[in-house]
Amino acid sequence: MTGPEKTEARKSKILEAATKIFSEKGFQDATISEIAKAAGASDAFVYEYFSTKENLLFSIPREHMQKLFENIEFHLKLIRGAVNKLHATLYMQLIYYSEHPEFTAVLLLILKHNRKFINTDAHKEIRDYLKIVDRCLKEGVESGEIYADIDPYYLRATLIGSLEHIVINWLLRGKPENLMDAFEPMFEVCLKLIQKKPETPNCPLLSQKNVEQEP
Amino acid sequence: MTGPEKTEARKSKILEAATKIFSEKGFQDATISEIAKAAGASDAFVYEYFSTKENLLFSIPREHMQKLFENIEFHLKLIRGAVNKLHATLYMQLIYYSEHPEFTAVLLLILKHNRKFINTDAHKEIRDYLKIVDRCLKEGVESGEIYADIDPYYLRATLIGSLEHIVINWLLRGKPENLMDAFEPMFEVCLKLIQKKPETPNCPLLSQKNVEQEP
DNA sequence: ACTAAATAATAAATGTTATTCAATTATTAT
DNA sequence: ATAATAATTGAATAACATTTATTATTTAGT
Repeated sequence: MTGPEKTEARKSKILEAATKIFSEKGFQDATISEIAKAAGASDAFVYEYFSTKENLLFSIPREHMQKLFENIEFHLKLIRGAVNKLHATLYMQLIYYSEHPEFTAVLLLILKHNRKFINTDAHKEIRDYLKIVDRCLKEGVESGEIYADIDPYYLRATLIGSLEHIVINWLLRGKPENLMDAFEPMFEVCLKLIQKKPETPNCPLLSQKNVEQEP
Repeated sequence: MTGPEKTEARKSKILEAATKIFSEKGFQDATISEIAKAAGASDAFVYEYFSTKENLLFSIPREHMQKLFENIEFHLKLIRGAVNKLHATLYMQLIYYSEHPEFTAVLLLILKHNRKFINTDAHKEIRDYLKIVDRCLKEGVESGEIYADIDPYYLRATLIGSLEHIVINWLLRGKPENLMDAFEPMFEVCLKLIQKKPETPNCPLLSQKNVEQEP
């Protein structure tokens, strides 16, 4: 392994060690010494690549999100229908989470609620992912597959909010069962929410708001 | 103000200062000195009431959650119908969040994703609140108001997940609009999700699963 | 192959901040 | 008023992120 390659490998190794230790102990209780040791480097060497402990934390998602993003974009080209695309997108997201639980813990338990991180370049990849969901919803509304009478912002909030809530609970409970078991029931709930019933001319209640709610 | 009263008042003052400063800077960047100064006390005095900085953080929600819990329990006695009760419960939660944005930031941005906090006594009050939601859902399923064919866990995950997602986004975007503006559209989405359509004997599609999804 | 420059790597030094402790002031009870 | 107790704090300690100065290693020119 030559110079720059070795360097890249070492950098990756630090990022991996950081992911593992941050996910286990949280940002607070993880120390640079511990991470450096796990990566086989000295404390000071960590600072060659990452200006601060926080910058090290913020550097974790980039590569993951890019990989997930590209993977989803590739598969979506092969899928017809907005609801099917949405299904595939959320499924791939959940698969990725379930296969990378340490990264997921860092992302959902530490980063996603961090104001500083949100205003970082590194957060761009996460917004790119959300744009895919928005695109699917838009396509579905235009094609008539998905309800048009709800602000798409609330649709997306419900989809992403439910999914992340379930993943976060899974993480906090110590990942007892296979995360993928939750996917179909959850997506079924979401379908109820977003998907128009097929046209039924003799049954007008189906295609309009029809439920009165006493005040 | 006599001894023990003064003490309680000072303790509250520290908690308030901590809430404010934690919500502004995050746990990381807030210092005990800063909190002590804001509360008009010395650094060492903070440790009279709170054993560690983390314990101070964990002590913030108790009183808030108790107040919210009692308030909801009181009002629910006056309301008939599971969906109405759910509406009122989520509404009161959102009102509380919107009226106590600093506490809400501490709760939703710092505490809710903290493994140590989850295993703390202080977290009990939060579980009590969730039990109210569960009770409403159960009542609704039993009375036929709410779909019985979905695991209630996913219903609750969707309700709470959506609501918190919206509140977290509101916090992270700097609380630009009135949070309550989001409530009715959000609850409408949730109703689509949970509420059975009224019985329509001549329209069997309404009361059963009827949507085929191509594979 | 040899050396100068550049780069990689680290040990030790520094500064900040949570936490503890010993000392001081205020309050209460007798 | 005085002893006893509680409240309060300034100063000491320790852990840890970050910097600096120094040493080892690689690279490129001859």
